[in-house]
Amino acid sequence: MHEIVLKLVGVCRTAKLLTQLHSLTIRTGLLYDTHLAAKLTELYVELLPVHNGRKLFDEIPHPSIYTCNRILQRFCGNKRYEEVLSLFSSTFLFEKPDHFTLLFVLKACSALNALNFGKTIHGLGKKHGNIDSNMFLGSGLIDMYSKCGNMDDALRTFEEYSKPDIVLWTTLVTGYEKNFKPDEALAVFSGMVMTRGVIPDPINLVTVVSACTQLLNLKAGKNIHGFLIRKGYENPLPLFNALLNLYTKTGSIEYAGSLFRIIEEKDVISWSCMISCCAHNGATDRAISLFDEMIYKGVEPNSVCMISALQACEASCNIEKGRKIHELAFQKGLERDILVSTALIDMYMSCCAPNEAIMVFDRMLNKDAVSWFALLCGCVQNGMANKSMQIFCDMMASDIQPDATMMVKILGSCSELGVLQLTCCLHGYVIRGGFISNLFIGASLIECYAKCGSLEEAIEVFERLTDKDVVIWSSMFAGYGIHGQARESIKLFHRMVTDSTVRPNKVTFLSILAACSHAGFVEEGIEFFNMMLNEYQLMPESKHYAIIVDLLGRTGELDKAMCIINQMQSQVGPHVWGALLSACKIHQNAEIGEVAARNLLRLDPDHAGYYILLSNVYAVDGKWDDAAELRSSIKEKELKKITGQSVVKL
DNA sequence: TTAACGTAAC
Repeated sequence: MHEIVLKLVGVCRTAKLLTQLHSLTIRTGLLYDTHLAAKLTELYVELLPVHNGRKLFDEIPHPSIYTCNRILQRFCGNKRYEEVLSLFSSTFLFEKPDHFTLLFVLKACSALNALNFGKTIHGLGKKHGNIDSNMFLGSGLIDMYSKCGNMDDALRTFEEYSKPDIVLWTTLVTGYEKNFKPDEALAVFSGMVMTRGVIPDPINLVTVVSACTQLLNLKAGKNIHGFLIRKGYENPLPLFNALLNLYTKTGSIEYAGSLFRIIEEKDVISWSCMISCCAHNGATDRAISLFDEMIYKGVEPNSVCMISALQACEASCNIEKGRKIHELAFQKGLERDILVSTALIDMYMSCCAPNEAIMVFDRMLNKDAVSWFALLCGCVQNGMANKSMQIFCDMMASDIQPDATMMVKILGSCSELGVLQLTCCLHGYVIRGGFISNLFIGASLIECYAKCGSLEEAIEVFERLTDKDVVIWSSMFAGYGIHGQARESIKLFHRMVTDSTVRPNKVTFLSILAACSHAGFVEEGIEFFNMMLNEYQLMPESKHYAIIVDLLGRTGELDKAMCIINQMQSQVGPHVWGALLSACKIHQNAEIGEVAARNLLRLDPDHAGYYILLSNVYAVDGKWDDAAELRSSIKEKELKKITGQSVVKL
């Protein structure tokens, strides 16, 4: 009977048969056989991951260490780490564990981040035997310390071994790499090769290449590439993939391409890396054709691969292909992956199809902060300020806490909407969320209040901020500028220069110049422009010139404005010519006006506003024929002037 | 019975 049951247990592969065998052993009293009970327990752990194999294990009268180890090993394999620790604690309280036992328990400690438990195991190992001679235990210990973020103890453990093997070295290098200490990882590796003369193997090099990738150290990676070619390792696919990843992250599309070509048996990771490399380095069409080629060759795409292909569609605004990949992801059941869905949202949003993005979002079963952020940013990007505000509220209602970046985005939408109450509300969130001293958010709040019409609130936010940086000061200058208070803006500028160590930058001067322009402070504006050039040695950009031209234009100094434009070292942008053209209209100078208009139309031939400005110049100068001709060419081109709008809710 | 490695979203 015993023999038969044991044989049946040996071939048992279903949970149903297992429970039948179990009751049989109970009825016949065979469960008291240690060997049989151990076999049954192992089967329980293997076949019924949710079943508590412990219960049966506890019924075994005298389990051997071997049986215990087998159970621990199976628990580890099923990621039931807490049960590993609990089984160990109850069984080995008085028993002496062997090296195998400790190894499985260490694995559980690593996974559970149980540093103190791990330290106890370390002590136990030392007490019970000579762990120094056991490399397996050594790598387990180093791995445990590394995964718990304790590299000091990892190194100390490593140093207890006088002749570490390649695995031990790799474990230490990996520890540094995984703890974001790539410099140390490379230092250990170099010590291993140069001082100790250990020859690296492909697995070791994978970690080293990962460290190079963290450092974006292309040169070291290329050396490893050369080394492995000289060595002629067999099938180092993971290493090839790691190198591909390095080339991808460093934007070395040429190296990636030539490596990719020589990989004989590419797996989905190799394809994903190459697709991602092309998608992020301007070769979007190639990325998409690589994806098609991969599908054609029968390689099963995973979510990572889908995401890379979707990014290629996003970068090239290829919505048609994006939709096809969406369909494929749906068929493969990959749309359920939160990362794929988020990539789909990004893709549709970048392709100006916010409604399709919203549909993807609505279908998502689980939404995390990133997916909400993608949706919110996309709506902002597509000019849907109202919708983005609604999304923000829905997100808060779903108990997702916004982070600082998200707050900056939503404040941007809010300032576009110009609704003061909303700004006050968001200000409340900023305070409750503990973001009040965040300078990025502070600058957004100042801008937001200023644009919503409440300069007082903007000033209050400004004054409360300690450690104001140049952005905060500049935001406040701009705030005054929006409200036409150039005098205050200038006063504040002098306060910044005298009371703080903050040095103005180009944006600072842009804000000040805009304030001067808005209030018609011609002399002061020109003074600041000169200060920027001479005192701070900042090279003005096209935007600064546009304001200066505008200011000179107001006083009718068109020749001087023209002269400044001719001396510009940076490229003359449309705003500069636009400012000149407006001035020409006011001062009825068709000659310079025409120069400005021709340049404008050269830069942006489809801008209806420029045609209208030019026709106005002709009209005030009495050149009615020219004006009429221009107006009809606008009609021919079917250009429409977009009417300017600005809203402030009171 | 036992140890080390690779890809993705903001």
